[in-house]
Amino acid sequence: MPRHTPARERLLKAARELFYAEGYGVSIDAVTERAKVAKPTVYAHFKSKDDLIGTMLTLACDDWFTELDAELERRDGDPPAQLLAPFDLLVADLPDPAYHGCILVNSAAAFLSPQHPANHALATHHARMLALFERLATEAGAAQPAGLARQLLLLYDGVKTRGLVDHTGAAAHDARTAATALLADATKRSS
Amino acid sequence: MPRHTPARERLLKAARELFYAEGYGVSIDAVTERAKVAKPTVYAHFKSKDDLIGTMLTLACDDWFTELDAELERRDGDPPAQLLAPFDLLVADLPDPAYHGCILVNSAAAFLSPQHPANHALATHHARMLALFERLATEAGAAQPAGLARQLLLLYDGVKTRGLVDHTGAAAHDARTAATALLADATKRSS
DNA sequence: CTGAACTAACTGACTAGTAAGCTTTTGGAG
DNA sequence: CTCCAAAAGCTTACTAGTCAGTTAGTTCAG
Repeated sequence: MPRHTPARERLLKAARELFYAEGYGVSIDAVTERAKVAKPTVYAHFKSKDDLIGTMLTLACDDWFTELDAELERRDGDPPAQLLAPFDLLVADLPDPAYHGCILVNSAAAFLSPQHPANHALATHHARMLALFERLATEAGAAQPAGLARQLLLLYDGVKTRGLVDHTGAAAHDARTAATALLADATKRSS
Repeated sequence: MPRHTPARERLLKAARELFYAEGYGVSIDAVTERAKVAKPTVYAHFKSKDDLIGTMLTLACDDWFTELDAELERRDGDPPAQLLAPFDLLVADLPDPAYHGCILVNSAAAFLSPQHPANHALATHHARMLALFERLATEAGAAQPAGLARQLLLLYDGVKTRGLVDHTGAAAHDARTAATALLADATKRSS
């Protein structure tokens, strides 16, 4: 099973675009057509459709953290601003009319079986976001960084759900406001 | 198209149970088998599978508000406690191992086309929850009830997403804690 | 007798995944 | 620079199953 080839990259890109835009009912044939790849090539690179989806989701998660890390770098030395970085990225994403929620959340909602790779991908994403929020909350001086992190994760997920039906981008602003208030509350009680 | 018959009720109940437990890939044949209803009867009552799903989602939303209204009644005269009622209901629901998120959110994530009834159902649910939160926030003395309502809605949606992968029920407690903090913050600035 | 539901079979389209054989690309050895 | 073999990908066709939705004729109760 080849690991890094142009066809594989094109498949993952097409899968991500199609599944994100039209949902997980999209057929493998549609993906191969978009990727300009022959169908047997799919099964030379991936064990199954679910395997392709799982791999694609892992990459999508990695891409998000690459983007987020770059933003954190820009706010180096300012932990409170860093805590808001994920919400600022969402503020930028949501107004796009092509925004259809989070590809990771949508996949977990579409594949309810706990064994499906989509559930593992979302659980991993949550764990990584929680760890990041907790580290930044500690650096920002929160009294209970773990608790604040879990609250921020709720806002983070909530934005993506409301982004499914509310295309004004207002949800991301609301989350930013709420995150600011929760952080202020957590640091106030800390001093 | 008959409107209220036993077969119709059984179909809606079976559809709700199956689509919630196994996702929207479940076939009409599986639904008819569970409902003990013949397949042509489905199309005597509903225009299509999507129509059945849309009708079922509307009923699910109504059922939630029936349950919620009863809880609000029990807390009559205590607006701050009433604001927390939705979160308390979620606290009770999430630890169930059969909890697989919110049937409305899951449907909207599975059917991304804006024309699909699932999107309309979720938008309606959000509008109703927002209106309720705003009324209770006003009665609880929040400075900006509309803003607080939108923040609480984010927590409400966030819980359901985290409930997809985290089966401990902790998410609902976190949301309750965050909602309490946001409410305190909003009423403090009001006085 | 009317309407609701039933049985059973069917259409037509779509689906994931596989098989067999041919063509292109690529990278190292002479 | 050239040649060659292996890897990667292609085309075409196929299996075997599933699915939404329909048709026609039957049963049964009020």
